[in-house]
Amino acid sequence: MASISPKTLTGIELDLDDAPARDSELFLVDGNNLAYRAYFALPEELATTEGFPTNALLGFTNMLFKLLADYKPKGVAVAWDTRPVYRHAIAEEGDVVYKEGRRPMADLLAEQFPYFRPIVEAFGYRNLEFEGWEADDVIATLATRADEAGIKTTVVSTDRDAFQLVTENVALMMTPRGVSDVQVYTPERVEARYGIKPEQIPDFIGLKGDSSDNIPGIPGIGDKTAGQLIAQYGSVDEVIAHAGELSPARKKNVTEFAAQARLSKELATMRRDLDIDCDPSQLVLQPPDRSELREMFRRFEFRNLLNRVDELDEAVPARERIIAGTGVAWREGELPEGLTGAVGLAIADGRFALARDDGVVVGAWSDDLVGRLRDTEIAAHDYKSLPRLTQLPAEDTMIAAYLIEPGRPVYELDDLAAEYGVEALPQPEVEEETAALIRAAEVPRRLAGPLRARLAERGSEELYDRIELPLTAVLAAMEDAGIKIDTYRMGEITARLADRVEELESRAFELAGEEFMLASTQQLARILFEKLALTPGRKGKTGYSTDTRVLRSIRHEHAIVEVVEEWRELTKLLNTYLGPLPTLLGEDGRLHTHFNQTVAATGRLSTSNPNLQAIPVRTELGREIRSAFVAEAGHRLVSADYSQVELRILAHVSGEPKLREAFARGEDIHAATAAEVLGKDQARLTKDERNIAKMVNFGIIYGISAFGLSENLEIPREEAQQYIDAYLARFPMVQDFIQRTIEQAAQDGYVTTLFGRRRPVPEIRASNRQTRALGERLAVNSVMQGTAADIIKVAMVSIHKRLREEGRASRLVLQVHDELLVEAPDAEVSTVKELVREEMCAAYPLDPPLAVDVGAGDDWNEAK
DNA sequence: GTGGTCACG
DNA sequence: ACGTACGTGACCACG
Repeated sequence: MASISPKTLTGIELDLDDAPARDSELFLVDGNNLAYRAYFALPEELATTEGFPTNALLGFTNMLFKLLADYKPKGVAVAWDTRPVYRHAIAEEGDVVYKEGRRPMADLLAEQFPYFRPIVEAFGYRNLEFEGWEADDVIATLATRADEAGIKTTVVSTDRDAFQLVTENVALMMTPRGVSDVQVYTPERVEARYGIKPEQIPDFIGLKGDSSDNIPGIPGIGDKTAGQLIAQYGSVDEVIAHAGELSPARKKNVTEFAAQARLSKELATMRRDLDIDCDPSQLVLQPPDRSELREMFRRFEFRNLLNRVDELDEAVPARERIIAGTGVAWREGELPEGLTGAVGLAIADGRFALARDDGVVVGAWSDDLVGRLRDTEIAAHDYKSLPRLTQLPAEDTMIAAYLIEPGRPVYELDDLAAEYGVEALPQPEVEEETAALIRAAEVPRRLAGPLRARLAERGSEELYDRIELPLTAVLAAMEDAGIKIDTYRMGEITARLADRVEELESRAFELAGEEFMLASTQQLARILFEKLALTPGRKGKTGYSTDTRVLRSIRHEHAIVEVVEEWRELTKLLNTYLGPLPTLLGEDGRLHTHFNQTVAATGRLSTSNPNLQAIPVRTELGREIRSAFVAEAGHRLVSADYSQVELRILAHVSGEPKLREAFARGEDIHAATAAEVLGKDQARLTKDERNIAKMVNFGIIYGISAFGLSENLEIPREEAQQYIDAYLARFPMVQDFIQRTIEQAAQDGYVTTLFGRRRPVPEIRASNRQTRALGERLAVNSVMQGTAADIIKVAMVSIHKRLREEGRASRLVLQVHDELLVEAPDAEVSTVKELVREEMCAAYPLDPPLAVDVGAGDDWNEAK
């Protein structure tokens, strides 16, 4: 539905602000039109955690919300077509042509269609349906009646027919881009844009036609000519009558297609006289109970809207909200002695709030109160952020919410409370800080049950109770332990690198013939590809890429390239690690990284401030930095890492015997893969051949694509495809597994790990091919990456437990996805090495079995 | 705030 | 005719 740019007609930008809509008492919305508009304006991946698509519902709801919040009308009515929603499929067959319908309704929209009307009702708006009539005719009739009754009205539609409804009393609101910004037309604005009056719109369309409505018009007459002709002669009939005054070619067309033009005008004329029983002045909003709307927003996970429901009260005051159990009784007091049973707990700014059935107690917190909580089951939001307690959390609503919806950016307690309808308002009211503390204790107490119920429904309750909750305490202990840094060694390296970086900078400026910002990719690209005319590689959004691969490929062309490469490596290490690390040390001289348990959608942990999971290891210099991570005097670091854990998981879940046997024989898996695929003896493989197999193996884990493999191996895509085909032919059960996983994910909208961790993959149902392909890769990868994450978490919990039970001083200090680092007193090193290996291998009875490499040393580098 | 780059698995 | 390997966090320049 290409709209005409105002510029092309008038040469000036029309101001189509929404002021004319502001005094409207009534809004008449074309429901089908808005639903379609919303569907095509928003990405199809928008879906609930259950995988139910919501893009059209969200766009539609946003518009309805905006109408009420921004314009505060007395009434809103949404008109619907009464033909079956699948009529578009019929239209394809050709004998009947309906509005809008050129293709069948997309499946994802059809799924959402039953919910538009209930949403309208939840707002307190009216749905209008009159058997046998389409929405636009209903709207035309009601707009006409409203006009006659002097009711200020705004029609909401993107259908250009609707321009003819515009009068002094009736404005037209259009949504040219998506559904967010609006343009509002008055008679003057219609005239300014088209040069004609609203009532001449049918004549205008009669001449020019409207392809989106299957109205033919007259060939060769477009927007501009139609506007001029109607402005000059007034109507289709008058244009035909004066055809003789037109240019010969135009005259011929107008004469020849006169009948078609008259018919087109009729098609474009809305029916304004339907015999329907509806008085616009009766379409008044009733003061609604907003709980229905909240329920709807929760159901479709419209979090932003949910948080903004109160804004609607400014337009139409809601009936007083009486939600059972909302008010929370509370008092100031001491932390009770001899506490037992379940409590909600929050601690902040030196104060605690403790929530029980009989209300909340707020008081001053000090660490010596820990003992009083000893026998209680604690429900908290982000237990790890509390001062250290002695027991495991019984409930952690942040973790539970993460397991239900792992893709979410943050897990704000207030958001969850609103979504699950367990909002807690302290009675009587208090200042916000205290109220927040009370909510932070009471909401987890109330929220834990519903969250747990959902986890149980999904088969994720064991994951929660047996792995994630105990892990919370393990991670807390690891954060407290921290890792020792050899600051002298760090300082040495820093000084050396800083000198070298200065040298490299001068050298680079010399070779470039000018000074520039080496860190600016734009400036560097200008120097390399314009000034020095080196061979440019790939292009990004802002210009030529200067990444590692591009630099490597032009290394031989100019001496400056190697200088830049070394400068990049050094400044990266300097800026990211060597510089900031000393400032991040705790009072104990150790580095206490933060372990994030609710960030990675696959179930992995992440670390931050600093990100110890990205400490260098692949270059000599990186390993040097790693060697500054040391054990306390009299201790050693024990490093244990899973060997090829993701490929072993692949072998297990696919059941592929060739992979399982290769692992069982203890073979080098990349070499074994190469030998199998190439039909060669392992001993006779070249390095390249093994490397190709290694990259193919990575590719399988990532959800392989010929393009990705070809990029990585820097080979043609056809060749990459051949490797993939050969691999899948040799490992047919892997191929089956990939296919099964994708089909299951498309059906369910999510994938599940061996331990019941669920990841929604709404992308897999997108109609966009690229998005869908991404969904397929996510589905396959998440099974393996997620299961690997589950396994090492199990191992962490059991290692921590055993170290405690056996009374050892050794402690876990770091996790790096497939590696664990333990700091052990010298006397415990050999025992702990075996203990760690045992627990890591026993975490899950995989077939092939899990394998672990263990080492010990004075520093991290040596331990590996 | 975004994109480019690069550290890790 | 397109643009893609999976998952993170951190830094820098730039608008």
